[in-house]
Amino acid sequence: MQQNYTPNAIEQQAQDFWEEHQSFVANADTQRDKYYCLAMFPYPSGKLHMGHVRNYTIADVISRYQRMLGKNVLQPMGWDAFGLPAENAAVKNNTAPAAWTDSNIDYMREQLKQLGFAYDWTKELATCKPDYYRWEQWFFTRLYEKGLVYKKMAFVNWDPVDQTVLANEQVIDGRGWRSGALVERKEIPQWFIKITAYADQLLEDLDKLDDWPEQVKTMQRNWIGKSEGVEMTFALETPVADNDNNHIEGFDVYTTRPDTLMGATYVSLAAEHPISLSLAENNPQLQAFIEECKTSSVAEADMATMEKKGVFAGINAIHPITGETVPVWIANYVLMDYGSGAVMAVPAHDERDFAFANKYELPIVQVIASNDDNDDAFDNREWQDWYARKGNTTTINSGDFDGLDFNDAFNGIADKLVSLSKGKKTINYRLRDWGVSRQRYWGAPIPMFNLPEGGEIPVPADRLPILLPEDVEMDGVTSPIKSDPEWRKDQLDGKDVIRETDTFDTFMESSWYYARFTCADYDQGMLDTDAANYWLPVDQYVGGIEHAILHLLYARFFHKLMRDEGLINCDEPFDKLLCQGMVLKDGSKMSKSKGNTVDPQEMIEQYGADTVRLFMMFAAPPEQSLEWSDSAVGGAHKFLNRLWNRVYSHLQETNVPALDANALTKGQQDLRRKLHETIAKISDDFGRRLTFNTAIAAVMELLNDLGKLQDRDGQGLAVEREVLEAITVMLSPIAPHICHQLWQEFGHQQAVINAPWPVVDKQALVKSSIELVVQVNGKVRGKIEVAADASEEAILEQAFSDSNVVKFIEGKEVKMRKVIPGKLVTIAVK
RNA sequence: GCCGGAGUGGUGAAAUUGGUAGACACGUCGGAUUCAAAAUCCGAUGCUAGCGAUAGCGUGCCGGUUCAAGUCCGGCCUCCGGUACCA
Repeated sequence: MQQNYTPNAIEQQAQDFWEEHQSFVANADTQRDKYYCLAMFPYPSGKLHMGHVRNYTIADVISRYQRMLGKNVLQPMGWDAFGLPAENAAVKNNTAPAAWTDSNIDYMREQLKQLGFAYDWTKELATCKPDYYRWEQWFFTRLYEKGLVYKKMAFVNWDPVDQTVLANEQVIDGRGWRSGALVERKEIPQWFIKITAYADQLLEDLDKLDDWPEQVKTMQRNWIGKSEGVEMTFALETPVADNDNNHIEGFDVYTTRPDTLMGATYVSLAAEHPISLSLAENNPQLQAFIEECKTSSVAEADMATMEKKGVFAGINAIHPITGETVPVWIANYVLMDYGSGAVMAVPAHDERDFAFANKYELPIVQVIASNDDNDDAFDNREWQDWYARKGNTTTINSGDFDGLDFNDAFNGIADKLVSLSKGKKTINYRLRDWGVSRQRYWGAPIPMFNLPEGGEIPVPADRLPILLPEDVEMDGVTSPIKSDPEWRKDQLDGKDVIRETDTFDTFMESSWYYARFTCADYDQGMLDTDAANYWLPVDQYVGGIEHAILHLLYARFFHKLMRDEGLINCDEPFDKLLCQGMVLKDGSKMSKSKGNTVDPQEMIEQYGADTVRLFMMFAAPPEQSLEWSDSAVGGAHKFLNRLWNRVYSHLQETNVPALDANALTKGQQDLRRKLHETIAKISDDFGRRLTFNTAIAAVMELLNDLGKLQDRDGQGLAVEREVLEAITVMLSPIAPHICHQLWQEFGHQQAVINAPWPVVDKQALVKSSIELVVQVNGKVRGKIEVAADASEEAILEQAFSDSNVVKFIEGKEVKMRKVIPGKLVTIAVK
């Protein structure tokens, strides 16, 4: 064995070994338990960043651990290759997105290989390749045929100077990022997939996901936002005529709080509501306001925080129960996309309505009161602090509905509306259908033909894929397939048709890649059902918490769509989910757009991959965000050096006897107990807790204890060998290269990746005495050493005779004494 | 705005089911080794008082439950993520 630890040479040798032996190629084998471990695949932005290293190391540790438990492990890797940054980079570097993306993939693939991840590279895929996106196009046409796809008008951010659609990210303080022009909302036709048809399934199946973080399930539940309420109609006092000269008699509103209906003192309509548009035709002031409402980005955060404004529409509506008139307002915070584009306003019990009512001097009527006389929220505070609440309240000022609690008021008013034929109970979702149209180039073309006589049909299966041309020039504004007048021209059955020039949202590709990995080369269909059903669901999915809602919800949705297409037979794609925290630098997410990334390459070169992996796992538990610091990496390297040196000096000993557990000194027994406690802890940390930082700390403690071993002769060396070999195996998922080498140095024929996981020797764990803490009034006042099988009386007697404990109980009345077995003795005095 | 998190020494963190707050590291200080340095090894290290034993204080802030609270409950503050076209 060489005396010095030389990471670069060792890592190359280990990687060559795995490559040569195809160690991580996984084949379906129904005789073996499978384990599919997946990390969210990267966007090929150029280089790996620390977030990638963290993500992929976590998944690799889990994969390698499960392999050592004997599972048939699949861990694939691929590229989420379509997306906006490639277009920007192509313009900047005067290249094409395809060429830029391919070269990034080549570079990043090498980086991943340098980090020694146990990937099955035979299953690599890139979503920008036709053999991937052709199946996505096919699947979309299938969804169309099933009625799950439709086209409708929807808003986008429009840059009026560049005459282009902008992503939310490209809108900065309400202005286009290049032109600086005020962004407008513009309505254009777009394709949608009916995720709302699966809202209930997506909600209910969350309950099956026992191994998902509670916070992610909560976020998804809230996002889906199922609510029970009432839909009702407000009639207009005077009907208005729409563009086609049809009379509009009224409008619908939805509320989850019908119990407050008697406090509705005005109603608000969206600027784009047909009534608003109709009234604006003869009202220049209204027209101007509607125009003003268009100058805002479509991002929800912008809409929700902008100043709430409105104008009186000049007409009244009729309250559906009282028959009284209420003024109709046009307000910028009511959105036509959501619900019916109209809301009732109850200013006494809604903060936003209250602010609006105050601003425009609209009436405020309190209709619920607290039953609790001491409840200052209702009785002592100002109006604006009166929030609607559902418990322990009584309706007031509500005519026939006075004196009711929430449920009775809800039902009473709902029933009344039904009897008047003016409303009904309804279930509503916050979730909206998934708009998949993008007016960009670098994405999968939407496989639809527009017909000259109007309407459209899906591209027939035998005409797929619709290829995206890769050799293009980007002007930075318009998609090359939109600016090329020829690309869109096509024929179907001898008739001219026009191809759709929009491309898919890139969330489409990332919604099913995990399934395609099971059969990446399959060319007879979207999925090879046998392979997919063997490997799915993914046993462990690992990725950033920033994907908690969108990506994970779309992937769950796609999974159910594929199930209903007969491609797979399980209900959910990801059995266990680990959401890693973000790697932050200077307090915010490391990202290319913020320019605060740290390139791991330099560290790999300086210290080797094992050090980088060890440091990332040691720095913080996986689910916590991690503030990057350049220091402390050296500490991880120092530890690997120490381990190497310890093994080296051990292997200089020529006479290491076989272990005889019955012939150990006290010190040797103590070390051996520590070893087996450590095996138990690390197995739990790797298998259940997924806390790699504490597993590493336990290995460090063990190595520290080994260094303190006094009786190093004879059986001492046997224990030392047992400890060092166990450390080598247990550390191998985290630092696989050095452990691969050390395992060979111990003289094993098999590689460490094929070594079995160490087993706890229960005999080694037995202790003769234990230390207990003695608390007086909750404060630690002493420590006592007692026999492991000591009786409660004996323990108490010893506790009461501890000299420091005596100082705190002398002359005082003992109110309580208690032994918490194995932990402490607690005494309360007065 | 709304939804979901986080906040513990100089720093990263640990405390798994309400039971010894600060394991394991980084850094700093002291020592050994060395001609010297690097590397390595050993020791100390929450704050305050004390030679020490020990005591008081201490987990973002205010309050509560409990023999016992970083952990549970109520109310705040700050920061982070998401907010449907960044991925």
